[in-house]
Amino acid sequence: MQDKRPTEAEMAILGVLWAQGPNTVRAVHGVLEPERSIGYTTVLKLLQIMLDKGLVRRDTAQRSHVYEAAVDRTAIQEALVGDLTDKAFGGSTASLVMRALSPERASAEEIAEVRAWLDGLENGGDA
Amino acid sequence: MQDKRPTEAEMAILGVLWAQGPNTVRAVHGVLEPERSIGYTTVLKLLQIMLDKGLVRRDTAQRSHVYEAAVDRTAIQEALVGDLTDKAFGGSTASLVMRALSPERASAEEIAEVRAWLDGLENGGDA
DNA sequence: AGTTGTCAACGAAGAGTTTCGTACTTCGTT
DNA sequence: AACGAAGTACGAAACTCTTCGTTGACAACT
Repeated sequence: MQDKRPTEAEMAILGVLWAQGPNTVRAVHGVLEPERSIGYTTVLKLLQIMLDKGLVRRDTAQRSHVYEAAVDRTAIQEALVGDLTDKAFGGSTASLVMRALSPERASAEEIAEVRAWLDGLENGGDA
Repeated sequence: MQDKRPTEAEMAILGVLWAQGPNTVRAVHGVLEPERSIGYTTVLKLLQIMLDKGLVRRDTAQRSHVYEAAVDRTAIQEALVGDLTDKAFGGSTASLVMRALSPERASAEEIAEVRAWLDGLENGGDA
């Protein structure tokens, strides 16, 4: 099973799979190598470990196995944000958000985006 | 020097030092032990490592050394949030914030708090 | 002076992460 | 059939993080 909370390298791979959908090892490596200079077998090994942990699934029908993310992006993001909230912000989500949105870190556009989203929340009411 | 980004155990200790000010090893251990059941020498060792990394300072005038945080809480929080933004949200602060504030994670009070803070930002204008 | 308690220092073990090299397999080309 | 390219599997090394046991110093008390 998977205990949530992918490591840093695992997140990089999940990022590719979430963005591009199912991919072969070679394709994932192709995306990661330029920005991270990582070996092909390293990516392969990581994917095998992630398979073990249940973070990815794979289709071995072809010689080149095709991997796809087996965890929900939103769920992982929530777990990671929750973690950081507890570890560094005493459990206060509001503190974390204010720190994230401090004008040194966030652009005016991003702040406006959040603002608009909050307005939508109020009206829509959510599910 | 320090390369920013304390580990999990280090953050727990920094949390104590930030909240309570300078403290002896025994005092830090006293706070942490109940919630984390950690040995005294473990805390000591951690503090020594953190001293090496420049995360804390210490006063050795007395037999019981007194440690204090040597890094700014806000700066660390920003570094950690920035990290998570890059690793899990494709660099989009707005995405992170929306995930953090999703009504499943954040209370209505926290959302209201952020909203009020955003209103203040708009008027105050900031630097 | 001897005993007991408190403390810092050190070393080392165990777990988890990341990284590849090497070996073996499979397929297509010659 | 032999060769080379492309793949997977495996094992192990190097790191980091966390944890604690042990040792030796110092102090306080009797």
